Order: sequence, then structure tokens, then C-alpha cells
Amino acid sequence: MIAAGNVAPQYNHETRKTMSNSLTLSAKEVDDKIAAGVPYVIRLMVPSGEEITFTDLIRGEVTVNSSLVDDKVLLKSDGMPTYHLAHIVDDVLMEITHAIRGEEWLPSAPAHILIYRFLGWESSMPQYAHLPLLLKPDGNGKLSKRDGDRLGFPVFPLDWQDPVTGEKSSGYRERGYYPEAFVNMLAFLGWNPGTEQELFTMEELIQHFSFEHVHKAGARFDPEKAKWFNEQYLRMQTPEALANRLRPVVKSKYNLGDDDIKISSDYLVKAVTLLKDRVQFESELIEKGSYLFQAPDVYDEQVLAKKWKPELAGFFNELIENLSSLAEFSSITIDTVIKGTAATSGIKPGEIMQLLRVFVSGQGAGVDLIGMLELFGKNEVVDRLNKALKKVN
RNA sequence: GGCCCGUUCGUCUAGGGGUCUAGGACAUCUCCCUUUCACGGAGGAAACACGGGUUCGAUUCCCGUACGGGCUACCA
Repeated sequence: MIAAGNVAPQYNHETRKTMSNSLTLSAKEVDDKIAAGVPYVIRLMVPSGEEITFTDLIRGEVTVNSSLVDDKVLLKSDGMPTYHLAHIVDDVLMEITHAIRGEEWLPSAPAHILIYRFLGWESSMPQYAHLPLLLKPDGNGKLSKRDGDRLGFPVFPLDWQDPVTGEKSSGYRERGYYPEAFVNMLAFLGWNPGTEQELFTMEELIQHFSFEHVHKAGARFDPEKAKWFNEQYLRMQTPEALANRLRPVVKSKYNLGDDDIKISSDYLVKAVTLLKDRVQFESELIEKGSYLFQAPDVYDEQVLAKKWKPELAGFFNELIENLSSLAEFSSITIDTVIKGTAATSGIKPGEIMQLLRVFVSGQGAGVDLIGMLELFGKNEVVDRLNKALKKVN
């Protein structure tokens, strides 16, 4: 089993007879070489023409003829074991019951079975399960870390920098995926519960998982579905929890004081409630809802070009006045005032609703308008309206 | 190239001889809701790779072909 090996293509039961190794050299020659410090490796001597059968929990019985298995290196010339030897020793010492790994290990599994056998450890051999691989969303081949940054989704759980190449890869956590969503999404790539339930907690996953329901073919990764899982978990968060996590972000982004109303629980919870069902990530709360925390400086040009007419100034001034005189500033009273003012001015609500939204938020589309006005409160709304009117006139 | 594993809507998949007119989800399309955009609701389009068997009957079992994936390192 000892070979003075360099690069050796196809080192197996056939070719080893033609190589310089402990099988072809005399015992003395071998001893001399070792004594002389000639580097060597120790290989597994695979028998020829033997059927090796093992049970894979996912694929059932797999049979391979040993002649097809090559003489794997077990101990490298530096004395370190290869994975082939190491994982077996580890697993036996740790009393591992199930060896679950990717399908790329399937071809070397027969060699592993042989090692257990030769070591007399067959009775402590774990059960093997070879999981299907994750494939690229586009093109061919298995998913690799490069695909992630190329296509804009993470591949690793956490941000990671290759210590050798210095190459950086973004992680799920840093991209804002909930750990629960990540686990749930991953579990469904290749496995399914056999029911129509898709959202599983870790406890449910542990309870329901079974190898029989693992699909055999590789699964093409779908970034859209991954986002969908996160969206589902975001929906499950309470507005209070989201508000608490949003507070420091809003505070520092807009440089707010500790007692600023915009980071009060009341304001934040209402803002989050308005935003919650429109986003997939917590980071979008502030990206898509920035106008809830800061009055706009720019106003949607397209909407303005299409809807704004100088004649409307009178109406908006009147609206500001009517809103100002409101004793109770609630969605019901706000709604009534807007419709009422429009009616007395002979203006259809359709003409001014979107303008109102743009004046107050800068954007042509967004969260519920009336709810947003109520959230702002009377003074803020009046201020924003005056500011906007000054700008468009 | 050789060997191993696989193949149901665009994608993830259910289904394991008749109940399949093949189910769900993501994505997509239409409509409703909403004086916005989303969300939500309703509906639509969309698949058993192909060829041989076996069988009264194959998406389901067997074989072949095609295609896909993996392995083929003193890496895991």
C-alpha cells in the first residue's frame, strides 16, 4: 500500500501493478526508501471484481463493482489523513448514526464502505444519505459562491471572505434574511413534507423531516422563492418588535433626538403597520418608507406634470385651512374634510388625491394616504403641504 | 472519455399501476378590492423527456435512448 507517488492518473487495482510501490518493490527496497526519507503515501488497496452494496437512505440500494473504485490515498505524504480516512475515524469515535452529505460524495461512498470493512468497523458504520445538490438558477452546474454575487443573492449563511484569495461573498444574515426563513427555505430545496404546508418552524421541521420525502434530483435554486419565505416571516413579526428594531436605524439616519416623536413607540408602530405588508425585508421598511420620517424635498415630476394646475392652488390653500381647524385629526375627520373641500370647490377627488400624496410624501405611490396623514398629525401635514405648494407655484 | 446518480408546469415539488380532467407553492397573465402602489381575494395559461416492453390498464414497474447533474486530486 505504500507508493512513492507523484501525479498518478487512474491509480487502481489494474494500474498499481505497473507503478513503483510497495507491491512492485521488494520489501528491502521499500525499507531502504523509507529509511532514505523518500516521501510516500498510504493508499487503500481496493479488491478487484467485488460487488460493493450499501444502502443509501434516499436512493435505496446502491451497488458498485470494486474494480471501478480507485486506490484512494488515506494518509498523505505529510502524514495527514485525507477526508476519506478522517471522516470515518471521526464518525466512529463520535458514534455518528447518520452521515448526511451532498451527492458529490456518492462516487466515493463504496471506498468508504471498504475502509469500514477493512478496519473491522462495519457494525459501527453510520447510515448514509446523499442529498441532492443545489443547482444554479440559470445555466448549468451546481450552485457556487460566485453565482450569488453575480445574480444578486447570497449563497453563504453569513458574509464570508476567503482567507486565501480575499474574495468576499455576501451572506443571508447580512442581506436581512431571518434565520428561520433561511432554514425553512433551505429545508424545502429537495425535501417536502408531503402536505401543502410550506411554513415550518425548526421544531416542526425536526418533527416532520424524513428521508423518504427527500427528492433525488438536484434542485435549481430560486432566489425569488427565497425572498418569498422571508416575506412570510416578516409578516409574522409583531409591529412592536419591528418598531423596536427600526428605532435605532431611524434615529441615526435622520439624526433624531431621544424624545423625537418619530421614534416614539406609538409613531413607529403605526408607521410599521402601514409599511409591513408591502416589504420583504426589514431594511425596506426604511428604504420604502423614508417619507414617513422626513418631509420630501423633491416631488414626483411625472405626477406633477400630469395633474398639477395652478388653478388648484386655491383648493389646496382652502384644504390647509380646513385641516388646520380640525379639532380631532383622525382618518375619518381627515377624509371628510378632503372630500368636503373638494365638493365645495367643485373638484373631483380623482383630480387631487394623488397630488396630495405627492405633496406630502414626494412620491406618486406608497402607503395608505389617509393613514399616513393621520400618522403625521395636523402640524406636520400642514407644514408639508405649505412647503410643497411653495415649491410648485 | 469512463463510472455513478437522476428526469412531473419556467422554477421548487405532490403523486409510487386504475380515483390524473395530474394537486400545491414561487413567478407570470386577467379580473376584483384600493381615487395610488402594494397586500389580499377570484380566475387563467402552464408539466408526466422519448422509444420499446410488462399489464386488461402505465405519470407510476422494467429496458434502451436522449438530456441533466456528480465523480474521475496527497480537496473536501
